[in-house]
Amino acid sequence: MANITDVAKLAGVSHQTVSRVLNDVGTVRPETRARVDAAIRELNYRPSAAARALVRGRSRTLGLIATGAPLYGPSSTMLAFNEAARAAGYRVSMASMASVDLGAMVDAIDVLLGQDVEALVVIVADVAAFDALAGLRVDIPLVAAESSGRQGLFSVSIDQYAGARLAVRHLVGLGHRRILHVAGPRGSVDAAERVRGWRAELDSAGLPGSPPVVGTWLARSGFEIGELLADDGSLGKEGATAVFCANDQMAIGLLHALHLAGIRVPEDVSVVGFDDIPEAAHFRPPLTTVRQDFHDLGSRLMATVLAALGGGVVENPAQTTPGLVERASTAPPPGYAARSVTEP
Amino acid sequence: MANITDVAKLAGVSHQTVSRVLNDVGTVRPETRARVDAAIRELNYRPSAAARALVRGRSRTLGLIATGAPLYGPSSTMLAFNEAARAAGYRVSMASMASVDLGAMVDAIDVLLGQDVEALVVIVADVAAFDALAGLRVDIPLVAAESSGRQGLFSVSIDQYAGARLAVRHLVGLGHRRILHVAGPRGSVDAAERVRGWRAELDSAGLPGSPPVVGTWLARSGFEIGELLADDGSLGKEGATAVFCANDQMAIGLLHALHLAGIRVPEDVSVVGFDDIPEAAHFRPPLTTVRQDFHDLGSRLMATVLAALGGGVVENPAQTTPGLVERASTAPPPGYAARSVTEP
DNA sequence: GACCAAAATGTGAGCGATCACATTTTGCCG
DNA sequence: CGGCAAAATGTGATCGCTCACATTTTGGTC
Repeated sequence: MANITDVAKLAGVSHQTVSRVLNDVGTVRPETRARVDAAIRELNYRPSAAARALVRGRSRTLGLIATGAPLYGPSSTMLAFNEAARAAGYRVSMASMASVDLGAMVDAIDVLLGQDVEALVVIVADVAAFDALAGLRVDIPLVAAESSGRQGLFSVSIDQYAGARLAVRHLVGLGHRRILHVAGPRGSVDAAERVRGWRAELDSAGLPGSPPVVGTWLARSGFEIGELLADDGSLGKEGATAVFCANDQMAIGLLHALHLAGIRVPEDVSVVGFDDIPEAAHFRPPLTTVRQDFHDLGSRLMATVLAALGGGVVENPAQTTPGLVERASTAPPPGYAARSVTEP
Repeated sequence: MANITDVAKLAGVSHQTVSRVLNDVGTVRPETRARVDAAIRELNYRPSAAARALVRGRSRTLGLIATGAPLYGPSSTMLAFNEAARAAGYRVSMASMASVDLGAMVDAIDVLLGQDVEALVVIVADVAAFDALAGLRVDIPLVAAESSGRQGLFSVSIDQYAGARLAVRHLVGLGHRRILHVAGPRGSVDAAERVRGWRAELDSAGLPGSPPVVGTWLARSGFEIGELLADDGSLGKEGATAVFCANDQMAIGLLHALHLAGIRVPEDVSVVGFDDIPEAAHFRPPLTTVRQDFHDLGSRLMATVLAALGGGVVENPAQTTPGLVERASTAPPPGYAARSVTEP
């Protein structure tokens, strides 16, 4: 590989002049610059990022921590963030892991930290991630896509709590009075926020709650929970008339189980999801859900990284509110329309 | 940030001894090692990756190029590859982009190349990626997840062609004689392979082909194509009795459209997907599809990178064959069972 | 206890860039 | 055409580490 001296020699200038051309600083006569450019092209020269990072003391690299299965939300956020980072002149070094246990997390963060990353970005907020980070002495900014408002952490989020309230309020507005929740896994900050929002909305409507059923985010788990609920009579007559699922994947699993159990959606039971994955509009029935703008989240993550790096004040938390998308999976509970007419 | 000299000073040894401890080479007395370790911990010292890369001449970093929407297959492969890379002691620098135009691709590759990556890994094989790479003088190994057998490129793949034949053979075996194909977008190497497999299987069964309908991989596009096909009479009586979709997402869109058009699946039309995303088992009806092991693909990508880097001979192409997963979306064509009984 | 190989540790150069500063050229003016 | 500031270019140190090699300790033997 050619280095800056080779280029300088070929162009008949000093290495410093080459550096000036590379970084576009100082004054270089046009014809000199042309000679240097030609030499660069001829040698297929690229400045060494390592040497630059060493002397500049900054790597222009960000560490991205992603956990769990390849779900739509995290993946979208990751891609959007990556693009935003590149646009801002930063590289992104990724550390993903299937499991979210503390050991794997510590390892992954260690690798990133050993890489001179200037900031760490956590995409899937899991308490294990924060535990791991708390155990390490990290002296670079930490930016997370989460909404619980932790200490010493820049966070950017879509308001999961508000989104959950929106979903439940929609069901309440339709007349549902017993609304179950299929939650995301323990440890997930977002899942916890959605549970909190569901509870809060039930409370404010004076409706009874019951413990959320915990799932894994995956369709299979929604299916199994659906079988269970249909089987033990929690749903349908005498049971709940609506289910708020913490994500769309679990909702499709639930829909499947309800169909097999002969429970009609939305006639017997209404179902609401969360995320609005691209497939949600094509579920049977099309799923009412809470839309999150993951692309925007990714961009805002990067903006926050820049602000944190710049040492500027970052308005925290920077949150946006998701919106409800009404589709065919929700309707008034059985017999409700009649009742609302007879007693206005 | 502390450097190696600070550690040496605190431990009362030379910087070289610290280096020996860090890299676990040479001989260091246990008590000396302990003093050094203590100093490292006290100063929260981490060796500078930049300095190491500079002096060693290798960055231990791989460049990952991912394009397009956050689909299940690419995301899974990416995560699996990332984990495998970290396990092998490599870091992964990611460059993703929403669009696959040549300009964006060239930019992205340029950024990675400027980062001393030791190899380039292309996850979503798109011709634009290869065009961009061809235009650049890249002198590091190039590993792609694709199966077309290009020159000067290490490739690892799941045999898309074989998978497509499997899907179509299944339909043919059920008795279908007119089988449409909803293909992935132009430019996608995998999509092209699936088209090729579909054609080949039709040919070998002596069945008539028709041009594939081109989609975008997304559910919405499957839905629109489904509306079109249902509307123009391509499906159902007098039309085709089966559709092979190039991925599961388009299949769910298609199922939705067929349902709205009053076409029953599998009674009137059979549908086969590709990928076996976790939701496919919970479509209505559950989708017959071709399962790909993306986790394995990711691991094999990394194995190939290591082989390429080691200069060793890499058996090329390293392919695995996907498997068919039969579910309720496929059945014999209308009236077929009767016919097969009357004329055995 | 002198000797000596093996073990342990130290010294200085150099990776490839940037930075701070020194030096040479250039162009303009009187 | 000499003088002189501005423009253009060059020189050497430095970032933090590893490498090659030099030097000092150590422990066992006669």
